[in-house]
Parts: sequence; structure tokens; C-alpha cells
Amino acid sequence: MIRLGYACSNTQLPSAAGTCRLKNATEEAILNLSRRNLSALKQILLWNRQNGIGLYRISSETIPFGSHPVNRLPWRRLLKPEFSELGRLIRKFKLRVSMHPGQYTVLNSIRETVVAASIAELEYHAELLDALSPDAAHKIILHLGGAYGDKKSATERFIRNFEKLSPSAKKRLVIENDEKNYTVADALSAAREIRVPVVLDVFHHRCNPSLQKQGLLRILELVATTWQPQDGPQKIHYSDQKKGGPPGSHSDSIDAAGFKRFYRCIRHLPLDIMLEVKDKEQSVLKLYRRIPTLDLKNNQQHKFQAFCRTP
DNA sequence: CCGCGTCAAGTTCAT
DNA sequence: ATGAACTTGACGCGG
Repeated sequence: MIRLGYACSNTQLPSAAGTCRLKNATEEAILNLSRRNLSALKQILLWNRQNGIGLYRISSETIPFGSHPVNRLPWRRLLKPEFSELGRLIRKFKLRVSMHPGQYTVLNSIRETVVAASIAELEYHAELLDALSPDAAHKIILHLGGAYGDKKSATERFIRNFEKLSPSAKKRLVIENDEKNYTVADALSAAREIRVPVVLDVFHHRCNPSLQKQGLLRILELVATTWQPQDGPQKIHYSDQKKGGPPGSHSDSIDAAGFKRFYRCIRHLPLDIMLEVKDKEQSVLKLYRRIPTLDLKNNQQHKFQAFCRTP
């Protein structure tokens, strides 16, 4: 059973990532923006449900300056009704959500201030997901970080700093291979040490390959061993190279023919596939048209519900 | 009112 | 040394 999802925004609906400039970041502005973002998030999740989309990445900007000292709001308490309603929605419709901190979250930095800010950012992500659901299948996906010319000691630093995270952040953390520094093999060896799952980014893997004796299916199997029952179904990321763009940049839309070839190889697996493209939900709908069995509206929901843990 | 330069934050790589 | 690119738009100032 395959499910598709998209990241952070819907091209047809109001943004759920409204923010403001630091100099305007009063508590009132932050609270208003947070309310607006949670309301927009609700509309997106409802839209997803109506359109048979069970997977979605929540924007890191949902609570503006979520981990920044300027934000001293007890936002989780103030917005408890909103979070409860969203949580009910997610449970009722068996939706799966995730988050993906941006490039400034570098848990293995050589600078202590950067590590501290990264831990704060990860704790913010964990707290937001906790406010929605205690289910550990709602993940925080992170890259290993910088290489600093010495991946071995950089990875050791990542592992040391991971140990400083709260239980909630730890149970949600997943590491992803990247297009420059850390291959799938690198991510797997780090993940085995700290017992977290790995998200295989198929496109990054093509840019920055490893385990070249193994086919993609065998690599998916290897990565699958890092996912435990409480982690939910294995997740992967899928995107295409932007034509004429710099290597590693994401295309505007998913190439349906290419995806169809990929799908034929993996359709027997229980995978949640996050598409990373500019046109967001449009690519999901396009693939639903090309591959109707993917459309959850055409599917018996209980099939994939069996793979979802109920909290 | 609109367009486009800028935005909290880090790291890497090209020029 | 400087700046673009990567997750990504959206803010909001200046004309």
C-alpha cells in the first residue's frame, strides 16, 4: 500500500506559514499569526481528506519564531483548543503528519551556540507534534548536518548531541540522506547507533550515491529495517532534478512517467512517499490521475489504516 | 497599492 | 572575499 503526500502548503488554499519580521514580532503578532496558521492548517487537512491525501508535512513556521527567544508565549496552552481539534481531525481521518526543520538546524555543528539553537528548534518541533498527537509515527525529519571536512567526527558529534534531546524529540527523530555530504550508507550507520529510522530520499540518493552494489529495492529493504512498529510505515522522499537547474535542485512538478516506472518497482511495499516539488498537491493529483490505484478515495481505507497506529 | 528586495538562523561551493 | 543555493515563500518598505 502506497500513500502520497506533499509539503507545507497547498497552492489553492491560504498559507499556513504566515510569519513576520523579527522587529515586528510582538507577542500579539505571534499569537495572531499562529491562530491564522492553525486555522489554515485545518483547512488543508480537511482538503487533503476530501481529496484522498493521507500524508502531509506541517510547516516549521506554524508558530512563528517557535524556538527563538523573542517568542516567550505559552503557545501550547493558549492554543490548546485549536491543537485539540486538529488532533481529533488527524486521529479521525488517520492522517499522518511530519515536520522537517530547515537548513539552520545543524545538530552536529562545531559551534555550541548553533547546537543549542538546533536543540531548541527540535524541541519546538516535538512540542508542536505532541500538541497534536502522542503517536510517534508523526516524525521530525532531519539531515545529519555539516561535514566540516571530517564526516566521522561530525557523525560522532551528531550522536552525542542527539542524546541531549528530550524523549519526545528522540522518539520522533528520523535522519535523511542528503545530496552533498551524507549518503544513505552514512545515514544508516548513524541511525543504527542511536536506533532511529532513516528516510531514504530517492533523488538525493541519485545525486550522492552509496551502496552501489545494491539495487534501489535492496536499499529500500535495508532502510526498512530501521523502522520499528511504533514508527509507523516506512517513509521516503521523492523528487526530480529541475531541468537546466543546478544539480540537486527540485523540479516544479513530478515527472509522471518517471514516477510510474519507480512505482512499478515498489508498489507491493507499505510506503509513505513525500513528494518534494513546487506544485505541491498538484503533483499528487496528477499521479492519482495517472495511477488511479494510488488514490485513497478509490481504495478501502482499512488497508492502510492497518499500518497506522492509533494513539 | 504594488513590486521586488529582504528576511532569525548555517554550511558548502562557485566565482 | 563574496554571495548563491539548499527547506520556501511571504513580508513589508519605498516608490
